[in-house]
Amino acid sequence: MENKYQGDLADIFRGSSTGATSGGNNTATSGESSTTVVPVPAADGWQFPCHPIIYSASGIEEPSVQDFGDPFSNLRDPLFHDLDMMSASSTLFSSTKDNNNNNSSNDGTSLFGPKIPEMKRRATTGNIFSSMLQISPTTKLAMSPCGFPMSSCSSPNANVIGALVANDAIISPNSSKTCLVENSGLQISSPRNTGIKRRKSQAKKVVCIPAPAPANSRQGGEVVPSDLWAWRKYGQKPIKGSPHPRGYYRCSSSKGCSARKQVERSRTDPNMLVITYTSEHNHPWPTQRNALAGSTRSQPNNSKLTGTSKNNNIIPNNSQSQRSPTDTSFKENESDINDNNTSSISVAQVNISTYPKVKEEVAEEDHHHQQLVEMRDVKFSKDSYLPILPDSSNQCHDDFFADLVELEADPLNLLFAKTLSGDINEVGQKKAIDTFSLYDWSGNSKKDGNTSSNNNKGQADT
DNA sequence: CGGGTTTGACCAGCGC
DNA sequence: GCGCTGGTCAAACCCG
Repeated sequence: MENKYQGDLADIFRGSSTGATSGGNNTATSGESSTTVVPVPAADGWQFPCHPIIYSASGIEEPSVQDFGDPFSNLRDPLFHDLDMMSASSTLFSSTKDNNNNNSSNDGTSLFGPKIPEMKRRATTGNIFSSMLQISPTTKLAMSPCGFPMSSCSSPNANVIGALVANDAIISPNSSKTCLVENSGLQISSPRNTGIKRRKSQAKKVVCIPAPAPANSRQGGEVVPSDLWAWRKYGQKPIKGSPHPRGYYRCSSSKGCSARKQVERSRTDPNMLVITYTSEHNHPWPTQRNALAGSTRSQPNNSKLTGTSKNNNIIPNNSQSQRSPTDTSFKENESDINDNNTSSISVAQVNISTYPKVKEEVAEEDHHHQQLVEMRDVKFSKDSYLPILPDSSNQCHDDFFADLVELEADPLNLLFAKTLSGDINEVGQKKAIDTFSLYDWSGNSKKDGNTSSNNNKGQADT
């Protein structure tokens, strides 16, 4: 079966990219690089906003087998398509007038390069988005006025959202400005890899997301949002200059998989998690996370982790009535929702100023190619952050997801199938809810509904 | 028992 | 060349 989704955060962000924040987007692009801020709920309850959906300039992309090994592969085509959204509302485009752009009046600062006109050409919405950014591994950072490294801020007046730096990635949910940042010499470890020097150029993708409240995280660690891969923690180190240790994870879905990720809290904003993906998965998505090796460990202290456990799923208050009784993926979480209704964080309560920024950093051996990778056309309603799929999506995935139907036990498949094949208007919200449940913050790659055992394990040295 | 996490040690890249 | 730093290993331990 073909599948293009890698299941990592990037995919999730790609799929969820929208946002809707009514407020307009917050995307900054400079030349070949860009950063995008994705609106999400507040840190305490943030969940991956929606399902992984691949869009391309021509609509939804067909997954391809070869993409299994390239988590970033599907970041390319959607570039212009996705930029449509952000151009509509982004003030960053102001300098590049476009026919369709009618709300990009701002301070006149534009961070976008020559591609913007094309990007804006199809601007039709004012919603939000996520994006990936390919960043040069050697580009030096400059410090932005807000204290963050920035090399791409074309102007101090750049209308961006605030930034927060962790590893070179910048996002700032709270700041009023965001600065484009390029990576200052990515150093990716490829340990004991005879062919590739450690900390040398290697594909790297940095995802910044709101983190659960520090109080909810395990000591010295992070409450890592689970994605569709199974990750095994293999190390943790304190990082100089950061009060928060960095956790090292590798993919445990497949023995030979070299995919890794690093998770740490931002040193500048503990409410943000910086997840750095390196290497690639060399295998398809696990059909069942539950079946993943070692992914079933439960979290004994789940009940204590009000804000970060599985109950931390963001369920819009008004969404439950919209769920379908036949929605199995919902049912899996229904009890939790009921039991924790009062503690569930309503999207409406979410501080929409909290945005994750997603960057993709790709280091190339001989040249540094920076480009905005993509933004998604999935839109969130202003009030609920629930995805509103573009019309083109309504008709495209029956075939693609037909194969998934066979995997009945896979809630993910159910989720996707339901999400992309049905009447979005009618079930869009409940599907989004299911997705929230799927990307369990506390799961840390654990089985759905479970939370990381780290939460009840203290860390002696941190 | 098989999978996870924890944590000290080891190793290599990088800057001086 | 040396020291610092970051990334990984691997033994010990935990958990279901």
